[in-house]
Amino acid sequence: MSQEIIEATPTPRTHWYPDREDITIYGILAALSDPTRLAIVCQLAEHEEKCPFDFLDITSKQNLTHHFKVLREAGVIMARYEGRQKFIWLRRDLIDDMFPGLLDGVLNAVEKP
Amino acid sequence: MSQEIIEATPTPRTHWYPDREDITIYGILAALSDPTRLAIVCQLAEHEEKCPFDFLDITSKQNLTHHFKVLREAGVIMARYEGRQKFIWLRRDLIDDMFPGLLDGVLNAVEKP
DNA sequence: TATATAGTACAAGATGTATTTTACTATAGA
DNA sequence: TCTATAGTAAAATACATCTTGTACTATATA
Repeated sequence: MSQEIIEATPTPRTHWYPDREDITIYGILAALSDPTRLAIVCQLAEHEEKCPFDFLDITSKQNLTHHFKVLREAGVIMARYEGRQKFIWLRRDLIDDMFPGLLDGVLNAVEKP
Repeated sequence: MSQEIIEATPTPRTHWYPDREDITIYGILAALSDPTRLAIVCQLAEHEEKCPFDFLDITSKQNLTHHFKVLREAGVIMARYEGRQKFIWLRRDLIDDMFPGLLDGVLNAVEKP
């Protein structure tokens, strides 16, 4: 029986996102309650899109991967890939639609440096 | 040597509260990110004062004690004792002063039943 | 004084989280 | 094709959290 040779094509990087009904205010508040993640969200609120690279002054890249996952699964951010880089942005429309005033309430309350 | 008889007087129930500089937005968001606690806070926002007894439909009294402790140590609530009962209220002034718009932002975003 | 009641304290168990370490994948460019 | 780079995956550690069970304290009232 001959062995089939398969040309290994790289799997595209994709992400899983929560269904709308699985996004809760509890999950969002929990996601925002960590200093590292709230810092990320504050920056995202001012910059449209950012790369993980931009946050390396905050923590390690492995830890960033973890925190991006928490934010993504809570419904707070989305991401896309472009070449080697990843671009992340806030799901402002969704959050404002589901929980009006929440994001602005939190962002305004954060002490500006 | 004669044994001294001491009349045991009950110790008054008191609570410890965080210093103002130890109250953080992270702690408050974490405190609000639990369904049981957010339900408690929503009720407190509408009722000036409430007793633990009023929340027994939500969870057990031991668990209430735990959640009140989390809320208190985060700077979200205060409590006083009157007879056998305890009265709890929201630290609205403090929170609004330290994190303007935060509490209203969260409370407005919560789905009303 | 005895009893019931509102609430507390503590420990156990199960689960979740933040971080680091190590090793890996996918892409770009020489 | 080789190498460097941006980011991922998984495991391990350490620690925090939510809940329940059991036993307790403080107060009110009969």
